[in-house]
Amino acid sequence: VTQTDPMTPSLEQLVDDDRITLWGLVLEAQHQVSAALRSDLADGMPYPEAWFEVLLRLGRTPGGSVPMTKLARMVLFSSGGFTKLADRMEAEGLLRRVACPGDRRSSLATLTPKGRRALEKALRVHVPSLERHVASVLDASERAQLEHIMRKLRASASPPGTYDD
Amino acid sequence: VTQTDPMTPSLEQLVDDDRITLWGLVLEAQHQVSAALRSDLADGMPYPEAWFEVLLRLGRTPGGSVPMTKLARMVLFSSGGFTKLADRMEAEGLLRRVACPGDRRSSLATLTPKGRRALEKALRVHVPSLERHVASVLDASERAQLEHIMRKLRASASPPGTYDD
DNA sequence: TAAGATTGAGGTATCAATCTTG
DNA sequence: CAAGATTGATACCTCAATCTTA
Repeated sequence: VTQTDPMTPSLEQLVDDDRITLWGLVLEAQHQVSAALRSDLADGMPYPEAWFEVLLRLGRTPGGSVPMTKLARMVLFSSGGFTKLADRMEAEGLLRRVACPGDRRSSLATLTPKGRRALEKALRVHVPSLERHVASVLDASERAQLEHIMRKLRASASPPGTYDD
Repeated sequence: VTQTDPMTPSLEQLVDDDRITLWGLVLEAQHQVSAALRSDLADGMPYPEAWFEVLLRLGRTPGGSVPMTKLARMVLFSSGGFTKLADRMEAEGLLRRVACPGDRRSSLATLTPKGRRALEKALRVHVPSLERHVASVLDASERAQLEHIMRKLRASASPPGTYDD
């Protein structure tokens, strides 16, 4: 007999787990596609990728205004990190902080006309890029499967009420 | 008539594109699941998440040795960034640089016994964590779909020969 | 007391330039 | 000259502490 407990998996058994392979695949695919999208986007926007995410979130909000902390969560940033990101974007004239009418603690990040134009220009590059690197790679059925799977994973890992859509 | 060319989509039309929604969902799901996995893993490993990825890649390689630059690509790092990451992990005794027999330019990152033990301990936490946050959230069919979709996306966005498995 | 927002400190990834070897 | 690896400069994100207002 060996020293190994037959019920305790060895390192070799642990590392070859299908669940590790699956999640690694998700990380690699996301990273490679993001790199391709970022490379394309550089042609339509002279700003970092994170700035585009902020512009996009503001553009998808009816009034073009979102409270700082809420916007930070939407673009997957810490509160403190987003303050500095907003500083840089405000210095560039892409957004403005506007006092929140109902709550004097809060300020609303608001898209400026220049920010709107930058977003529009970026989207005219980014949407075809998404088509090329994501949508056209999958058929309609696979796209529907992907959306369904990602909704389940996101819902399972997020506190309730984190996402609206 | 308006000034808008009917063939040119407006900003409002561009931002509501299904492809943007779909990719945003992928990013959010990946981020939320990663946060949950990282939180769990902290109980089994006193090191940053990136260190675990390195240990895992080495553990999945038969000899436990991989050339620095190749390993950098495997864990989605730049070459320069990985040099410093390896410095920190080597200082902690988790890996060793070993001269490459056939090529004196190259050095092989090699798992030490301490690194092996750290990986094993981390995996005993991480595999159940993956089961909880990924595998058990999906049924067998969805897991197969996810693997298939991610392989297609990864292959489409990567230069040929980037991945073996 | 809690929530929104900001600041400074600390850590670390990327990039470009450089050195060495094939 | 190309490839593997390293270094210094730069950028910027996270975290904890702090300030203001609800």
